[in-house]
This record gives sequence, C-alpha cells and structure tokens, in this order.
Amino acid sequence: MTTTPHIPVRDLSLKHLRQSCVNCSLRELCLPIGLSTEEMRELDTLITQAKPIKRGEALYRAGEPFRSLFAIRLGFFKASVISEDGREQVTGFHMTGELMGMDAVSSDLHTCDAIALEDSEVCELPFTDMEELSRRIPILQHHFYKLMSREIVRDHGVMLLLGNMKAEERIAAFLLNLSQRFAIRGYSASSFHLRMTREEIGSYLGLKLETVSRSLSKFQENGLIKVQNRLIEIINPDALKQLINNCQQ
Amino acid sequence: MTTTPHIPVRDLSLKHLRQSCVNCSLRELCLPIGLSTEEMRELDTLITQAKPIKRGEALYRAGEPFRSLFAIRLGFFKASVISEDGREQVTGFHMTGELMGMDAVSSDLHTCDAIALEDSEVCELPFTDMEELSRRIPILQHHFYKLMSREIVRDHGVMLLLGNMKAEERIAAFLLNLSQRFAIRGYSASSFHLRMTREEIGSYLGLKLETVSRSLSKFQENGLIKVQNRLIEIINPDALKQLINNCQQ
DNA sequence: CGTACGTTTGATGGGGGTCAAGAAAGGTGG
DNA sequence: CCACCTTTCTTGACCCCCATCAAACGTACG
Repeated sequence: MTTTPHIPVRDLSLKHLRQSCVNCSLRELCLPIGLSTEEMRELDTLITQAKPIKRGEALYRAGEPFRSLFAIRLGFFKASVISEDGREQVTGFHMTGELMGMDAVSSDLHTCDAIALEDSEVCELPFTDMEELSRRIPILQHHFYKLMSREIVRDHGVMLLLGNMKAEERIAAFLLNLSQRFAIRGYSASSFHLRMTREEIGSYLGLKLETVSRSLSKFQENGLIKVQNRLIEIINPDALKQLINNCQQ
Repeated sequence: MTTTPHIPVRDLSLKHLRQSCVNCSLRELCLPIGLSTEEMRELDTLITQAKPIKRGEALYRAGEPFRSLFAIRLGFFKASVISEDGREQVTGFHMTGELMGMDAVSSDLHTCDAIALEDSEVCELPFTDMEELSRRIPILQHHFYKLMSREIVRDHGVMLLLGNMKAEERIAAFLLNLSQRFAIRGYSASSFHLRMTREEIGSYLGLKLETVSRSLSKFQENGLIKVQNRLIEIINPDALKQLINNCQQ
C-alpha cells in the first residue's frame, strides 16, 4: 500500500502509485534509467506508504538496525556522525529525491543520524526486497551501484573541500552547490532558504559558526550575495565561482 | 624492496589463481561470505591474471573510461583527486586485499588517480561481468553493496577527522589506522614502513608536510613512537588513542 | 660521487578558533 | 496581538595553531 502526499491519500489508483514513484521520492532512482511500466509497477509494490517526519525528528539514528533505505519524497535532512568523544560532524545535507541510509549497508547498522530540518516525507525501501528485485532487473541493480558510487564521489569532493580550501572558499562552494541542487529540482538557483543553522553549516564545512556568519557578512558587503537571516540571494554567482578557483593552493 | 608474494608470479595455474583469490587480492571479497567451491570457481574465471604495477605507475587516472574494479593482490596505492585549479587531495591509501575504483561506477569514468607507492600486483575485475555474476550469486551482490557502503563509512570517518580534529590528533588517528590495517593482514601492528611521503600524508590529512614532520618528531620526543625516516615504531598506542579522544572538541 | 628529492627544524605571520556580549528571530502561552 | 523566553545570529577583541618561508641535513639513485 503506497500513499502519496500531494495526491489525496484515499485516491490510490495504480496510476497514482506510479506517479508517486516517478514524480517524487524516487525521481533519481527510477526516472533516468528507463524501466518498463511493468518493472516500475514491481518497484512500486516494494515501496511503503510515504511516512511523514516532522522537523527536528530523526528518521533513524546511529546504532539502530538497518532494514531500509529512505528516499526523500519531500523535505530536507541532515546526516551526521557523532564521534566517541561527542563531536558532531555533519556528513551531508539531503533534499527531495535523494536517497539516504546507504552507509548502513556495510554493517547492518545505521552509522549516522538522519534528522529532518523541515517537515518532510520519506518513502521506505526495504533493502532485502530491493536487492531481490534488482537481481531480476539488471538496470536497477546497476543503478543502485551507481547511486552508491555517486555518494563516494560526493564524499571525495567534501574531503577536497575540507582538506584544501580556506573558509570563504568553502562557504562559496557550499552556496553554489545548494544553488545548483535547488535549480535541478525546479526551484530558484539565485534565491533560496537555508534549512540549517550556521552551526550545522560550520560542522559540515569544518568551520565554527562565527566564521560562517562572518564569511556570509563579508560576501554581502562585497555584493556577492544578500543575506537575510536564512534567506540567501545569490547576486554574483560568477564571483563565487572565481573565489573557489582563484585561490591557487 | 617489496615484500615477496606468497605465490610466485610466474606460477599461474588455475589452482593458484583460485588461491590468489582466496589468499590475497580478494580476501575481503570472497573469504568472509562463504561462497561454495563452484561459485568460487565461477568467480575465478572472471578474474584476469594478476597484473604488476611498478612503483610510481598509475593503475588508472581520473578521466579514463571505467571498465574494471581492481583488487590489490599485493602492494600499496594512493588514490587522489585533482581539483580544477590543480590542488591534489589524497582520498585514501589502499593496501593488499582492498578494492579500488568503486568511485568510477557512477559516471563510467575514473574520478581519481590510483598510483602505486610500491611495486604492486592487482587483479582486474571487469565490472559488467561482475554485475552479471552477482545477479546469479545473491550473496556476492550483497557483498558488493557492502563493500561500497564500507567505502562511504570510511569517507565519513575521514570527514570527521578533517572537520574536527587538530593536527596531532589527525596524525595519531592516521598511525593507529595504518597499524590496525597492517595487523589485520598479519603484519606487525607496532612497527611498519610508511609507503608515502610526508607530503602525501599531509594531503590526506589536510595538513602541510612540515606539520606532519613536526607532529611525528613531537610524538617521538614524548616517547609515543619512534621514527626513523619512514619506519615507524609505535611505543605507546594507548597514549595515541588517548590523544584522539581526550581533546574534547 | 653529485644531484635531486625528501625531511627536519627554526622564525614569522595570518587565518580562523575562542570568548563574550548584544541583537534579531522564532516559538509559546496568555 | 503582545509579552516572554529561547534559540540563533552577528560583531568585536584576542590569541593560538598551523601555514608559510627559509635553510640545512639526510637519503636515494643515477
């Protein structure tokens, strides 16, 4: 039984089931790989009803047993690991259409917390079912390998950022990355709302919240962006790009 | 020079190929998941003859088309990404029994360079063949998902290190990590040879080579380790562990 | 044996962490 | 709608860690 958010819950025809898959949570998962209608239907039967997660709630926490991946149907999450001595490191921010929980496959335990930064909805994908299905649909198997690989590449990018870039370069890269991801989803690339605190940005970028705040203020002074609390307007994206590339190591 | 392989390179009968799979390059891949002899044989037919890579040579480079994963049969590699403006970030060091190239699945192009830091041997695993086989051997499919997931978890650990730790903590964590991985492979945990330069260590840890050198010297002064060029002897592993955990945030 | 590369160590300076205080925003209950 | 409180954000002052620059030394290799 799959429900679908922007479609009324009671209206559960097959057509809408498929739509839910294509349009929302599994956009990245299904749409680009060209499954047949029949295969898509099989995939849909796997997916449980969309589950709402309120802002501040955990989708899962480190240490919990792993059963499912989660596709974000709508909303915004942070993923973070806590070290033994209590330090938090935000490992990623995830938005509509992205898949979470792939880190948990390795040990059958979640290795990080996933916290909703706004009211969200996720679709649960039981992993063993998914594995079974992907054996029968080669293209789906390949796509899952690709998704996990993409996560690795993304992490390498963050490592480059943390290892090589100065504070302002990191912030610039972060803003451009968000901008691009919003744009892909049909939102404005030049104006968006930050769902996370300065502290969470800082944790992700290896900076203190004061440094994040200062950098944003400086960008505003220089006319690169406009900051109004968590509303960001990108005035001069080219200057931001230049900032990242110019500072030769 | 390089340590001697368990099996002479020239002796490549089927039996030895299988042994090579079990004992060396694919230790992590095959051994722990309990394949039947028949399945193991199928896997072996997939694997090409061990290929030697000399010190300094590239196993692959960023941008090259992706065809295969590589299992390190013997040796030591660094993986690194180069940013558009020429900055190098070492994303990992890989030793015997580990799998390289999983980042390339996402785009069918290698996204990083893999450079041998000592004379090495790798087994090539053509990825499409591997996918096909893993469809018929569920446990193999699951294991590959796990391996990729493990890579993600590992990267999260590095992100924590880069985002939260001070120079000496990073070095301590790095040394302990190497120590542990050597120990798993049956080598000494307390005494080992660094295959990489101070600069490469620094790149991996987000530090400059001088800082790496200074930290090692300081550890030696304090009796935690003994450094003799690239030979490291760990005198007081507990003190190193404490170093990582004590420095609260 | 000499050149090149890698390493160590010192001196210096700056980027960003830390501490602190005040301002702004958001949520809650009356 | 307002008063109140909490959380988040901004800005300033100070200082420390680590990058940078520089020089000398050790080691590997042709």
